[in-house]
Amino acid sequence: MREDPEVRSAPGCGGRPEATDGPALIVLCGPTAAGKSAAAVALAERVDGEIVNADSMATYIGMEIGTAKPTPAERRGIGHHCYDIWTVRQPAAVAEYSRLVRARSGEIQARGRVPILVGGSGLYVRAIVDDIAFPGTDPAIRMRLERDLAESGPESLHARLSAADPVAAASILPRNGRRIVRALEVIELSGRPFSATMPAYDARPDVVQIALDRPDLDDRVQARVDAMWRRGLVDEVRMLERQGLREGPTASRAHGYAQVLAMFDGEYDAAGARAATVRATRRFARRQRSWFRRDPRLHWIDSSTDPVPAALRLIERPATLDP
RNA sequence: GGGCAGGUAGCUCAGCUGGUACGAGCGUCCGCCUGAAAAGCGGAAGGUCGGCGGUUCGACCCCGCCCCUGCCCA
Repeated sequence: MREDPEVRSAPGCGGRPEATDGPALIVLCGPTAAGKSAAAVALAERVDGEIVNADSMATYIGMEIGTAKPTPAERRGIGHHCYDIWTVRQPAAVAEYSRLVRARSGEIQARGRVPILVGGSGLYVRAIVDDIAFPGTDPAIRMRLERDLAESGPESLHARLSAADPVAAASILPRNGRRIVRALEVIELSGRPFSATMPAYDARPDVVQIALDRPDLDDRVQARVDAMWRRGLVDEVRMLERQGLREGPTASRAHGYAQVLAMFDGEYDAAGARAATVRATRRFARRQRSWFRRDPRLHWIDSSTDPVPAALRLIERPATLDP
């Protein structure tokens, strides 16, 4: 579990003596449509920060409208990093993401600025804030296991897992094919049990983690999806389809994109696709909440009103006296 | 005014030729989560089966009246 301190220090404490006593990393997370991106830019302007993406889908080149990726105008000249790192055909990979973000955060810190990690992908945030060593992956093994899964079903693979690694099998439900495959892959790859579990929520004095949420989120989701359609989401999907969106295992499942593709296939009419997108997004927001709620280190701010003042108070808290 | 179809979970609908609603999908709520995480998975709550009366040991399912919705005829 212990990692080499070098790794740990990457996002946390790069080259910032305590002359300024601000945090080495600020996290801005929370459910979708809570207003993270705008707040992040405003915050960056106040604390001399640069923004680092923690949204798994905004990592895709060309997925602009449907991911609500900040436009050049919205970025207001603030540095935005790690946004367009994969093509839609490529699967996303937390481990690679983590390496990239850690490197980029270090650079930002070396420039004397604060990286502000912004996004709603819980695992991605944790991959940066905490030490998580992701075991490797192997496309060939993965493909074979996927085939086995398709042919014999999750229960059968789960039985195999029980034999190879009873502990892992006990913590993975028999019908969760995805996780069973991954466990078997890691075991085969490493020759050791897949004992991976999420790390504890260890204190990070050098990191301030803020979560934004607001009570009218469902309405905002509806409004946001409507706006996306008005701005041309359908055309964006059509264009990405030509670039191989359908072959991308990750990107093709993004909210909005998946539903528009289904519409192209005749499964929905326009209204149906839009309604389905709203449903999927709301459901997602709830899963995000339940993920982030567990982390006791987060400071929650209601973003129905400007969250920046409260955020600044949290960030400047160590400097008790001077305004 | 007459005829037909229908009124069952928040929504859309199954179901029972009378014996405790197996209900399903969607929605809602709660939870899990180590290389696809906007993914993947688990659990829960919700119904006086339109109303009233009748037949019956017993009715959501039979009979009568009424109300509501849609369609058709006038």
